Amino acid sequence: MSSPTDRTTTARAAAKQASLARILDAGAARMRSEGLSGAAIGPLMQEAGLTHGAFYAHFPSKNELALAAFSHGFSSGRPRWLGRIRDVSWAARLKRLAQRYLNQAHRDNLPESCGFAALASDAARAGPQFRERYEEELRRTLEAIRRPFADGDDAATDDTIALMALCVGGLSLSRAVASEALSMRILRVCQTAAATLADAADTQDSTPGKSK
Amino acid sequence: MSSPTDRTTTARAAAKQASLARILDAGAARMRSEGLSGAAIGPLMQEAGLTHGAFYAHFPSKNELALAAFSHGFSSGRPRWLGRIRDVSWAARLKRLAQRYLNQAHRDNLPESCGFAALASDAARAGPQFRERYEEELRRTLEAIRRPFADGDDAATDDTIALMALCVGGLSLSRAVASEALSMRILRVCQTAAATLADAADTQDSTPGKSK
DNA sequence: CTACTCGTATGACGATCATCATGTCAAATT
DNA sequence: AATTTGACATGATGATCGTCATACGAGTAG
Repeated sequence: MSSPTDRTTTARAAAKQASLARILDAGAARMRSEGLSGAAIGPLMQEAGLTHGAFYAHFPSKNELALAAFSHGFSSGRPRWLGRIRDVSWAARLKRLAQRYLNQAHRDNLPESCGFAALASDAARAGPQFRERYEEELRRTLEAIRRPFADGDDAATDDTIALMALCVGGLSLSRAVASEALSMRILRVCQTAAATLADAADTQDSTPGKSK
Repeated sequence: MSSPTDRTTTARAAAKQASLARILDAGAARMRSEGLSGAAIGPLMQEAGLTHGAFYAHFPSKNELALAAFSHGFSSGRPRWLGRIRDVSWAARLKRLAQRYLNQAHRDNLPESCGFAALASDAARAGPQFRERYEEELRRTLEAIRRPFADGDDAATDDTIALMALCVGGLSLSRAVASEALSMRILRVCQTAAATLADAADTQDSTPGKSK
């Protein structure tokens, strides 16, 4: 380590960073579509344009990749999901997020979909390290949804938790089912339920100042 | 193949049936706690008191076991979950089911827990065969919840779908998270949300109107 | 120009897996 | 009593996996 500042200036460091980015992209996508242990290092590195041996120049173990790729998926996906805030009320924001989440396009795009839903069962079976990372990203998402509308409001956080549970469960069920008809029905019904929860949250909110 | 009727009367057939039952029990439990492909045949058969080779006297492949064990888990678990009907109203029934589902005991008992939640991510990645089985069991559960209260009612089925999505999502999130505090909060919040949905369903069933 | 650094490629290791061929022995049939 | 059946055990096969030792080669520093 000659100088810590030129890490991004040298050609070699830039090449390694590009490789790392490809590994993270491939890892995040494959783990969401094939599971934490279902995504193997060999095919993953091949997708990244490298061979399996090069993996250990970037991560000491597969578990470390799982942690990094999971967070990487949210770092790149969260801004796309939340978008710029232009909703007029708290209830409207919750409804809009449910619409963005519970639809056919998101359901069918497993590699780029929400990691909370795609890796929920895997996280339940994973070690405490991964679950801590899962919780960290979940808390960040809850904050990102709630903060612009109700900073530090516990009731609004509860609203968001319920909405996310409904969305994660609805998306998971719609994916687990075989027939297109039932799958679409699940998505539609959960959207309606999300609207019901959002309206109920609006009337119950102890701090109604920010909404409307 | 002398007589097809005495298959259950002979000592050998009874022994095989007992072995099959142990394999199904072990398979259903291990697949819920370790995943569809995470549960290996070797350890599974050892838990059933047999060796790995004996497996193929009962199932032609591991996939066939997955189908049978998944259904087996519901055949033995559904009566325990639904219990005898003694609720006075549709909303009360939905709330009671949410209470039975969204609690610490169910969360921590992964091997005997609800297969919909434990295998949701796995089903999304599985082939159409397993997803068809998943859908079949889901439809049976929806029917078993709804039928005693609203036979053939589409609105009641929608209520049940939304409740199950909320329950599956809430339980999955509570398992995927590291800290006990957040996990319990998720369960509590989702119980409250389930009650909100149940009340909204009650007012919607008898009197049309409100929001959609 | 020389020596060193280090990301990557190659190949191998042991472990684990699903699957199957073969042997064995008790129960069932004749 | 003799024969057949079939559930189960044993062991092997080939595939796949994570991990690592080693070697190469381009970039960097002196």
